[in-house]
Amino acid sequence: MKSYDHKKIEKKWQDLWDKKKIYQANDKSKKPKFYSLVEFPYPSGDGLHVGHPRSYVGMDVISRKKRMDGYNVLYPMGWDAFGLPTENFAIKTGKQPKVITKKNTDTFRRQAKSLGISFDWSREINTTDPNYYKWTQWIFLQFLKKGLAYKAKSEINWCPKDKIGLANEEAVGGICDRCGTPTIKKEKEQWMLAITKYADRLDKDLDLVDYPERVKLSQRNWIGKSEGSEIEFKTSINRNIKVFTTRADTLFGVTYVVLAPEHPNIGEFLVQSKNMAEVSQYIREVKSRTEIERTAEDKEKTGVELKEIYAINPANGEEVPVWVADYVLAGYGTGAVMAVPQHDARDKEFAEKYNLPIIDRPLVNAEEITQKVGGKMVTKFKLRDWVFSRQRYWGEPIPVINCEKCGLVPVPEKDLPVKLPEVKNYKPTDTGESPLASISKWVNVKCPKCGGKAKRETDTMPNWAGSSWYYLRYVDPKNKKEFASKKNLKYWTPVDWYNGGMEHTTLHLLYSRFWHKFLYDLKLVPTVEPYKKRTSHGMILGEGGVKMSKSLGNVVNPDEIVKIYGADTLRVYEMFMGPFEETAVWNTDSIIGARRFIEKVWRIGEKVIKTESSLSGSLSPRARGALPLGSTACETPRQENSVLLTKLLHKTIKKVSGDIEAMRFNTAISAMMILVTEMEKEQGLSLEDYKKFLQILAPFAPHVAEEIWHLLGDPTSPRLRGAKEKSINISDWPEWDEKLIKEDEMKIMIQVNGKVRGEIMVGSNENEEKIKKEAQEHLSVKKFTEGKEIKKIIYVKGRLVNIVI
RNA sequence: GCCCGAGUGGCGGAACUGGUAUACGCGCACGACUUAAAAUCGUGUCUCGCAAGGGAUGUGGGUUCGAUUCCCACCUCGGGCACCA
Repeated sequence: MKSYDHKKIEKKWQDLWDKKKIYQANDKSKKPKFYSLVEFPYPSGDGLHVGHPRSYVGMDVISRKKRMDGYNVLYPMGWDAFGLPTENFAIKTGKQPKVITKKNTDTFRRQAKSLGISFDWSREINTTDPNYYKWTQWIFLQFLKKGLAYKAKSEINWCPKDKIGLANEEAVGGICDRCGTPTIKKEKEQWMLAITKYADRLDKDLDLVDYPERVKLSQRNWIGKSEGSEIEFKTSINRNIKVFTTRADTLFGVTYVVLAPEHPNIGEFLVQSKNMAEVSQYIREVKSRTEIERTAEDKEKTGVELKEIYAINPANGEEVPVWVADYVLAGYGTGAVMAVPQHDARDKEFAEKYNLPIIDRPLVNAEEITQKVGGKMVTKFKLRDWVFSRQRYWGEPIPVINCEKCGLVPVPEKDLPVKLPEVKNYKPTDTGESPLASISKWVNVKCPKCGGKAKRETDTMPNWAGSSWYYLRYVDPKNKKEFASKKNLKYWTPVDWYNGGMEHTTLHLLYSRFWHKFLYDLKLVPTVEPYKKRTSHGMILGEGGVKMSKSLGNVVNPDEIVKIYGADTLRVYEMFMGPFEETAVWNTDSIIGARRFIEKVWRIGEKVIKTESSLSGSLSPRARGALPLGSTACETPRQENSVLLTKLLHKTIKKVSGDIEAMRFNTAISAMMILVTEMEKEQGLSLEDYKKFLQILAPFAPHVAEEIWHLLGDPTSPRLRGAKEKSINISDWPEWDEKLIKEDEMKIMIQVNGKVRGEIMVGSNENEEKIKKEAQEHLSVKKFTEGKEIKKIIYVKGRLVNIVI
C-alpha cells in the first residue's frame, strides 16, 4: 500500500463513480425515495468559491447516508444562468451571453466534480436552455390564462445606471441591488404576477412545513399579514375617505385624517381645497424625491393641510381636519389613515410639528365600534404584486404578442419556446426598452389570432422566474411534452430536504412556493408545498471575519485547496469548522487538522492490511465471510480488538448517525477523530470494526474511504482484491448494537453543596440507597461533610449524588 | 426604532431534556525518534495558589441542592425589516 496520494485516489474514483453511474437516481425504483436539493448556483465568471461547497457537501453527506440507508436518492444540480453579470460582461466584451454561460458552467461543473459531490449529473439543467425555458414560458402562459399575470402601468424603481426596472425587493431603501445607485420612480407598463392573491395561503401553509423558525418568521414578516378595520369617514365634499386601522379601539382619539400624496382620489380633494396651489406644489415635490430622500432615517415628516375640507369621525360626529402627508403610504391599506396622536408615535410626531390636537379618550372594543360605525374587519398584507418585467436581453422572453387589432395575445403553446435571438449589441436602450426591441426581424410578427401586424413583447422575465420551479424539472429533465410527467412528480415530490442560504429565504423561497401553489391549483403538481424541510447553511467569511470579495483579495478558490490538500480534506474541514447553520470564518491554517485526520485513517488502513495479509498467508484467499457462523474448524486466526474499542465504535456509529440527520457535522467528525485516535493505539484492530468505521466516514471523505475499502476487499466476497466489489458509498449503513453501548459500570459524580468532590464507579443496576451510602463514605467527600449536618441527598440517576449540608 | 440570532481559553468551537464547563481541532511549549530537519508519536496548555483550595461561560440580579443552559434588566456584535397605520 502506497502512501496517501489524494490526487490519484480522488481522480480515479470520481471517474469510476461516473462510469458506474452509482449516484444516478432511478425513476422506477421500488425503494423509498429521498429528494435532497441544494440551491443551484448562478455560474459567475469567478467560478466556485469555498462558500458553495459548504451547502453542497452538507447535503452530500446527507444524500450519501440516505443512499446507504437504502433510499433511492435524487440529488441533482443545475445552473440558474440568466442574469445581469453575464449580460454586463457581454456588453463589455461583445461575447455572446450563451458562450459566456457555457464557459462558466463548464468551470462550475468541473469544480463540483472535483469535490466528489454525488450529484446525479444525468439530470443537469440550465435555465437558459430553450428546452428548459420553454416551460418557464409555458407556466407564465398559465398565469396569464388565469388572470394572474397582468400588465399595469405602475411606478417602478428605475436604476438610471443599469437602465432597468427593479422589483421593490431589488431596490430596498431606494438603492439598486446590483450597483448601489439611488433609484428613481418611473411610470412604465409592467408585467405583474398577482402573488398577493396567494398571500394568505403563503402565510398559513407555513404551518405545514418543516422550516427553521427564523425562516418562517422572516417569510411571515415579509408577507406582513395584519388584521384590522376599514372605516369610512364622511367629508365636507361629496367623497368619503376610507381608512384602514388596526386600532379601531382608539377611534375616539382621532384628531385628523391623512391622505397619501398618491391617494387615488387626491385630485377631488385638491380641487376643492382652499389652498389648491400649495397642496399640488407639495405633491409635486414629494413625487420628485428619490426613495432614499423619502425614507431617510432622520427625515422629518412633512405634510400640508387641505384647507376648508374636513372629515367627520363616525364615532362621535366630530369634524377633524384633513391633511396630505408623505408618511402615509399609498400602497398599503387604503392609502389613508385616521391619526391618533395619543396612541401612535408617528401621528404624535406629526401632530406636534403642525400643532394638531392630541387628545386622550377612553378606549373601546375594536370590533364593536367597527360594526357600530358601519366599518368592517379586514385583513391586509404588506406583500405587493410581483413586478415581472425586465428591460433586458439575458432573460426568458415573455411569450406575448401585441396585435394592433386584438391587443395582447399569448403566444400559442405550440410555438414555444420563444427563443432569444442573437443580437449584436446587448446594451439596453435609454428609452428603457430591452435590446430585443431593436431587432425588427424578431419583433415584427403576425398576430396568431387574426394574422395581422403585430409585435412581440420585448420585456424579459426576472431572474427569479427560472428558479421558481427548477426542482420540478429535475424529476423529468428531458421531457418534451410536459414540464415533468405526472408519474415522476408523484414519485419524487415534494423535495424532502432543501438546503440553501438565508439570503434566499424571503424572495426565492416565497416565489417558488407561490408558483408551486398555483400549479397545485391547476392540478399539475401533487402537493401543496414544494419543500417539506428547509435548512440554511451559514456563510463562510474570509480570514478576519469579513465577507470574501474580489476587492479585498480574500477569496479562497477551492481548486487551490483541492490541489494541495485534496477534496476529502476540504470536505472534512468545511464540515468541521463550526455549526453548519452558523457563519464560519475561513482559516487556512486549520485545514491541516482535517488532513492529519485523513492521513491517520490511511495509516491505520495500512496496518490493518498488513496484519490481514500476514494472517491469511499468501496461498489461500480469505474466506472468512463464507464460513458458517460459529464454525471453529480450520478457521484462520482472526484479528480481534478490545471490547472497549468495539464499544467505542458502536457509540461512534450511533453518534455519527444522529449527528448527520441533525446536520451536526462538526460533532460527528469530532467523535470520529476520537475513535481514530483510539484505533491507532490499538494493537490488533479487527477488519470488521475498521470497515464499519470506514463506512461512517464515507459520506464525509468518500474517496479515501472507497480506496481503503477496496484495498481491504469485501468480507462477504472470497476475493481480497479486485474491481468487482461494491462501492462503499452504496453499502449498507452499519448498525450499532445498543447492548454494546450500554455500560455495565457508571461513573457517579459526588458533589457537596453542588461542588464536585469526588467520583465513584458503580454497577449500572446498583440501587439508589447503596450509591448514596457509598457516596457519603467516599474519603475526599467525608472531609467536607464531617461534623456537618446532612440536610438532604439528591441522586440523579446515572449521573451524580449531591450531598447538601 | 422593531424583529431574530449570538457572546465560553491565544483561535475555531463542545457540553443533546438544568447535572464533571473548556470535548475535538488549530496554535504554542517540552520530550521521543533523527547526524539534522520535516513528518510522526507522547506530555502539557482557562486563571490565582507551593499546596489545600478558590475564581471564571458579556455585565448585574433572580429561581434551584445544582445554571453556559431557565427568568428579569442591561451591554456588545452579527443578520433582517424599516413611516405597513
